[in-house]
Amino acid sequence: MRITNQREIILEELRRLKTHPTADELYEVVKKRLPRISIATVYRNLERLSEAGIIHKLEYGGRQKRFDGDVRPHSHVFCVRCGRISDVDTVEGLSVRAMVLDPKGFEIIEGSLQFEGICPECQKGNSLTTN
Amino acid sequence: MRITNQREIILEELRRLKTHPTADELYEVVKKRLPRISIATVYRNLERLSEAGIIHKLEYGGRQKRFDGDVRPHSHVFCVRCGRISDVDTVEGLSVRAMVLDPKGFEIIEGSLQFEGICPECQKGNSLTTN
DNA sequence: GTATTAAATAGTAATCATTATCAAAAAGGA
DNA sequence: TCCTTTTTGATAATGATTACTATTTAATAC
Ligand SMILES: [Mn+2]
Ligand SMILES: [Mn+2]
Ligand SMILES: [Zn+2]
Ligand SMILES: [Zn+2]
Repeated sequence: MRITNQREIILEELRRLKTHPTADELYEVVKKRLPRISIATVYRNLERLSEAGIIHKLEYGGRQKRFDGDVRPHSHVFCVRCGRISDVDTVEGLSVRAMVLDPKGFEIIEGSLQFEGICPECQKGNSLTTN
Repeated sequence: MRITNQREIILEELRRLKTHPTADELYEVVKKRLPRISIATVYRNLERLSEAGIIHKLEYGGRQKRFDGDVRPHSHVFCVRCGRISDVDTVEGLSVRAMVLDPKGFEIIEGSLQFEGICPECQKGNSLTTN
């Protein structure tokens, strides 16, 4: 995978943000540094980078995908009101894989804890988007 | 919520299927009993029923939503190749909620274990759909 | 049983996030 | 510099879901 200016800045900005942005949220941020970049380039690179395991694609909540520049194993909580995602600190050293009794023939690649809740913003009643 | 014929049969067929069908998969099944039903009715009722907590909406994998007539707490594994979802048996009596150290201000509604893997069909190389 | 009215349906159009396409530009050698 | 491959920007196409609306149905009152 070539190192293009666009790719580098997309990755840099994603890693800087701790918000798990959607493609278009990240596009708005990247556009400040690369005003001529195309939204398609953002989508394309997020896809390429996640295939390569350099970033993570988060597919909770059914509408827009979100992205995470932090690929270390960790858990997320998803806001059912607005779709925001936050990291959640969980007890150390738990093996989710080891909790499986019967994988029903699936070859399990990975396991994680997942949470749903209401984010601080939405608790205040600022449910701007409906996911 | 009124009990209409369509609503009743949609729920009945969803509960019968153990496959966590998509809206259109369920539509094909329901159509055998109600040949004049509209796909919009299936979508509408799946939405209503899941809002009411009578069924569960599963939003893994970023593409089509899947639905589960079994609302008892249990874990799922999602096939990264084809999108199929299966129940997974996990160790009894684990409180996922209790594993949270810092919810980062979120009011947590529920937690679950989630797995990704390759389903038996896709292991045989029959990856019909690409999720 | 018939009338009333609120809710649900069928059929279809609209939405919108994402993916595909393709000519032009850039990267990375030879 | 020249050549080949990859990437980009712009835009069209896709596809799952949601919105719309005239018509029908369910539930209730009479
Ligand atoms: Mn994260
Ligand atoms: Mn299930
Ligand atoms: Zn929120
Ligand atoms: Zn599969």
